Amino acid sequence: MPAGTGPHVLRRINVVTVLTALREGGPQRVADLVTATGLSRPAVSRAIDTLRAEGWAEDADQRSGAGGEIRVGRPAAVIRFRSEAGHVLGADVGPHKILAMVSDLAGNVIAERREDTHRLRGGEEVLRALLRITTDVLAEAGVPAGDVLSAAIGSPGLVDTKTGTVTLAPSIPGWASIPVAAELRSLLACPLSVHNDVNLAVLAERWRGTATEADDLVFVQWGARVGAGIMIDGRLLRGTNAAAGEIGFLDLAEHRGPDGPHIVTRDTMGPFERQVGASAIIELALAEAERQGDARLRELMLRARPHDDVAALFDAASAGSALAESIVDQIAARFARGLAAACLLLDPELIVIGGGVSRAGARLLTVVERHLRRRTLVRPRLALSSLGDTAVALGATRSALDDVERRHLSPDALGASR
Amino acid sequence: MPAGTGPHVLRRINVVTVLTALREGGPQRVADLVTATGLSRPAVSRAIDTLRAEGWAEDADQRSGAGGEIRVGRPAAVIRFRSEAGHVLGADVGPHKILAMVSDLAGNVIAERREDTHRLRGGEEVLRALLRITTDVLAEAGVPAGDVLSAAIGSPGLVDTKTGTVTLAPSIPGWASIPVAAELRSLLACPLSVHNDVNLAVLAERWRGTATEADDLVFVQWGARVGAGIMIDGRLLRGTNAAAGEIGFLDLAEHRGPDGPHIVTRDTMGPFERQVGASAIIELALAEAERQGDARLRELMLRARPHDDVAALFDAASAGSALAESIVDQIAARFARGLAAACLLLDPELIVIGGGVSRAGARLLTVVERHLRRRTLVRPRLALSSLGDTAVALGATRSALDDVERRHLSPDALGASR
DNA sequence: TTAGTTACGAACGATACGTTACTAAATATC
DNA sequence: GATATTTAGTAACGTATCGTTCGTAACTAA
Repeated sequence: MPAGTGPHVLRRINVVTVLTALREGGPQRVADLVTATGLSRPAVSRAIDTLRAEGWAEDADQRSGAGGEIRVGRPAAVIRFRSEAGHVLGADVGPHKILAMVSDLAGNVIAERREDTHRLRGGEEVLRALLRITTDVLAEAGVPAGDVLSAAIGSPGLVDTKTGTVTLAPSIPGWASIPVAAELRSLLACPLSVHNDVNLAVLAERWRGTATEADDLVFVQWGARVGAGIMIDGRLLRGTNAAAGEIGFLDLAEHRGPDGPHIVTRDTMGPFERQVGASAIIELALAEAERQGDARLRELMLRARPHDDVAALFDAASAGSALAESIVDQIAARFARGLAAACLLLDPELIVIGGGVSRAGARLLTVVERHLRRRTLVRPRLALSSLGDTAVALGATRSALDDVERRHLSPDALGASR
Repeated sequence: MPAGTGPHVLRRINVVTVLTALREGGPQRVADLVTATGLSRPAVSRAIDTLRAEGWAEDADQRSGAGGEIRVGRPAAVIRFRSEAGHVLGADVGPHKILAMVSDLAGNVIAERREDTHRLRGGEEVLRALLRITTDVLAEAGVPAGDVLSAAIGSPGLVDTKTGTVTLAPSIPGWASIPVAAELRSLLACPLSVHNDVNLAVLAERWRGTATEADDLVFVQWGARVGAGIMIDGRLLRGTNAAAGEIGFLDLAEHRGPDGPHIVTRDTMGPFERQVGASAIIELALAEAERQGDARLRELMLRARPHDDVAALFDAASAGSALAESIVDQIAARFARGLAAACLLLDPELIVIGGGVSRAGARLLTVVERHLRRRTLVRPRLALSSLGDTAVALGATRSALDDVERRHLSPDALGASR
């Protein structure tokens, strides 16, 4: 087996070129692939032979192709990427639910399973639930475990991507330090990676969300806690210690404890989260309602408090409560200060806001934008996440697909056997 | 000329492989290149022939090679990258000086010229000085203008990289909106780009400074104004509007004007700069000296004020003045808050501090680090810039070299003629 | 049934690589 | 001065790839 660079390398390059064109252009004729790749027809033909032999391509049904035009002459065979040649697993282990999905290589979700985690006690139970759901979703999809080419898991907290364990996850008691990757390897023989949930969400936003085409992108998770996923040049920014995007720990207001400034630690919530997180919003609204003697808003907020359900406040603002509106304005102003830091440092094209608070809707966006404008030199677009609570699982799927592309559909891998 | 992928592409790839090995490994024998590239000897020979014909390589003097061992048998011919095959120009148009340098393709600085800009009045004069210095430094290097393959200019302020004009440069009166690139094109027929000075400094730090090997890197310019250059994965983060790293506009203390929060604009200094910039340091020291009745420090600061020369304060602190020391501590605490924002968002491996204030030395670094520690989740290394005021020009050189590598020394370009 | 159109595949020449073997060159050692 | 040693260069051969060209297959329409 020659190690150097010979004609076979050329072959691989061209095979991948054809495969890429096939995957991006959908089912198409040989002639289409010829123009798409710039290769000659025999070269494309040979490449297709290879792809067929390795199971990546096959002839599609004649009529399914992009025909429809003048049907004269010998009908062209339509070649199709066999997206069912392999599958990936993407899962989201969150504070409220576990969501796992199986997708094919084109990213079509074949099956998904979801389970509330409220009554689960301890990380061991969460892990067992994850294993069970994984088995179930694979069965539902009809995919044997051996056909899974890659898997990715999203989890809140800090994640050691190398070992595949969660280092710290305050929102899921007992979840940290469980060897998730190792445990799942008993089910799946494929490569498996664990990632921070917000980082996966930003992948999903760019893949299937509001952010298609944006290369410089910040996704802000705004819920009980606040975190950001950052994408630069279409690549995820993880940071040296996998701790990039920890916007929740920004200290914008010079909080002071009894002895000097507040010390930031991982075990507690950060200063910024305490200012704009869901519970901070409720508490502010409650305090203001009491101060202003607004019994109705006070009642609403008391009812919302157990679940930190901020929707009630935004509904009140929409319904015309001037007090609620002013509270929303205050919150937006605080939030904008944190966003401004990200804008000044990163100058992103787009900021997508997700998480529980973002469900307040476009109204909140407008107010935040107004405050942001006076704090930054540039004006990035703002948008709400459109993916809901599937963002993390979708991002995990995308991450697994990326892994498959690197390992199976790249020049280094393809045709290496022959 | 076939557009597709054929054996000739293979050829180019291998020629570039050999060239890269030659450039990275220094002058070496053919046998060394064979092991370095994994190609066969005939293939390497052919590639060298091509490189020789195109002027990129030649035989070196026998003894200059990495010999020194047993000198038995036919002495090996040593092949050398002809770093003199082309040159690049890097220039820094700063508030105090213009510095231009000519380097060969290996990055060796052949000649440099520097000129104070204090007595220059208006952007037109600065431009004329730049053109003159450019001509001079080329003459001194003995490089005809036609041999310059690429040029890059660094300027403070905001730069439109596409058109090559400076949009805003408060520190050089009249400099903005002068079409620098267009004017220089009358001297140089090569591609020419204009960049923000701090962005170039971060390139230089990674190339020749303290930051070699660090892929995630922040360079903070701490002088009269404050800005940052950000490198992620070894690539410069410019931002969608070329406005990334504007750390000087961070508003950490909730400054309030008469009607609401301060509005950030490009024409003025940013909130963070006003807190920790050189003049803020002097003013703080002066106020404290008066408040505490320290006549000596007051005198020192009054003398330092015209040029915002902060060295005097740090000297006093080193000399044992408790008051000066406490002022340094206050400044470091403020500065650490801004750094913390960058750390939380980016999680860099290393932060390099440059600019006038950084000349205070390692002492300042230690204090900043102490304050930073309690504000971040991770602890990046801190370092002082070792490049002094040549950083921007060196970075411009590096940027021009990158351009040459892309345009002349890549598979797309090399051997395209034959 | 025939003509026209389109797609596919085989044959050919050009070019590249790797392997192998041989020659040429330059120096040290005897 | 002859020999051994080490390296570079070159030529021949086999293999593999590409692009070009041309013949054949398949299908529609008259």
